[in-house]
Amino acid sequence: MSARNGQAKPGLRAADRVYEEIRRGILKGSLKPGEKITEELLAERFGASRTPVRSAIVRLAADGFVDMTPRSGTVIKHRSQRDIADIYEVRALLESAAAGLAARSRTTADLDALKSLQAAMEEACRARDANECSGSAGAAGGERSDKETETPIETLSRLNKAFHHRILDACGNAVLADSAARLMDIGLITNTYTTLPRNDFARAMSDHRMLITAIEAGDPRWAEAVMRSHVFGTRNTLSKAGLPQSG
Amino acid sequence: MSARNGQAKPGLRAADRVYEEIRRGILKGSLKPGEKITEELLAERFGASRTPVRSAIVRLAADGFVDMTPRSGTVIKHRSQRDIADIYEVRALLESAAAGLAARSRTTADLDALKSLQAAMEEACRARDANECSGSAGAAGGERSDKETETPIETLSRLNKAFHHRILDACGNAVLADSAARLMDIGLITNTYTTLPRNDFARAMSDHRMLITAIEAGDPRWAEAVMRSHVFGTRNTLSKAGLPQSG
DNA sequence: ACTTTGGTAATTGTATCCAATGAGGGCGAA
DNA sequence: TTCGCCCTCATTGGATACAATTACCAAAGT
Repeated sequence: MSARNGQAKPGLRAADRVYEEIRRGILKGSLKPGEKITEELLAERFGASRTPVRSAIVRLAADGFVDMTPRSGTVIKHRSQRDIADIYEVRALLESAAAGLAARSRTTADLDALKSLQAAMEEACRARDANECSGSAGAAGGERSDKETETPIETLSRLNKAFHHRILDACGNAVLADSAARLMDIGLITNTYTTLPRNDFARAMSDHRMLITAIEAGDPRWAEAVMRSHVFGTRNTLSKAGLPQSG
Repeated sequence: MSARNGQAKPGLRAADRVYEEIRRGILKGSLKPGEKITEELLAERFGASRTPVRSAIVRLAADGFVDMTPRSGTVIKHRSQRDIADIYEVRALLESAAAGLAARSRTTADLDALKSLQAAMEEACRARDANECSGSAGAAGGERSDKETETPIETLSRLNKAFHHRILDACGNAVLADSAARLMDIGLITNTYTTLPRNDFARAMSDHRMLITAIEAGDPRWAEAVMRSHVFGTRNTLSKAGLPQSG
């Protein structure tokens, strides 16, 4: 364990790095709900000692990603179908309010950013549709080494997250933005979008375009309604697709 | 998520004890916003080593009570007037939704608990009014040793928190309840209620009674409206009273 | 065959030691 | 006198050693 990963980024704490790694593992699905994680194993895997690993786990527990039982151990938190439904209910509440506020106080910078993100997402959608027939590997070479090349789906997920975050930031209420952001991350744990049919993406893109229009028009009620519809639509899409957990 | 409602378990860990102590210190005001806390000092004060103190601080940072800057130190988080206003905005949103849901799915146990809490609060209000003329000490003996005897104001604050928590629990959406609970705790950092005039307490009591009536009647719209009015009214009361921080 | 009990092993929680880094003060030069 | 640089030091971050507790397994008795 004294083998310090020489390439640890300077200025960054090991605890932060470990936190991000575990978090991404949970979001990506490589750490599955119910799975038990032991500190020593993680420490060995990440080339650190147990101390930063413990710190990371405490933070993850506070963020609601894992369950820490006092002297028994830590497991990846299991979310029931009911929990997921509840999360989307609250997301609809918070994000629709944020969209309404954003429609009131939007700037041209906000709109430019949203349009740019939306354009990138539509491009990623097209790339995804193109790859749909030719298999799941990346377009160029299909290299799937550890040196993470992003799949179109991953790009889409990242841009979608950025899009929603941008609206939250534009709403002007940091507390509202933070509460909703927390739920977005938690809700995305089980969602890989991988198996969703093309229609669902098309609907989401349509929602996004209308959202931009409503915000640009400065119409809070409209923006609220579109966002609420969008969030519930997403919930329905994912529940149709069948979440990979028992519930 | 992680906002544990009260302490479910005795928690034999030193880290838990330290966490609760610091948390109470912040809520109580003995640790003031902007104040720097050092691990060694806290460790000495609580009779533990730095390790559990560090763990507690990490949790507090994740909960939004302190700001941890990488190699500089930890300070009690400072909340601006704007932050407080934002918090109440989101509380109004979430708690009114919870009240509406609670009106739909209330049980007799919920109603009994609410009525009981409300009765206790009215009693505490009377006790507070009685003490108002005779000084600030407790009614019996006026012992103010370290063995915390609760003042009527503290009783009121605790019962009020329990009242709101009971409605959140009754709403049936654990995610909604948790999101709102987190904001309740954070918002209470600066609020000691100590200086509020009798009228404001009377208004709050009136709100609570009407809330119970609306929930008992099973009228979601009414319950929502009352709760929204109650939260905004509280915000206004506290902003009138003048929060003790610069803003 | 099932249950209960005791022991062992594994894992968590805490303490202490060492390294690294940012902060503040002192000294020197303009 | 004031600005700037360097040095020391206080404090955080990480590693490791140690203690305590729990979970699992096996063996024996009913």
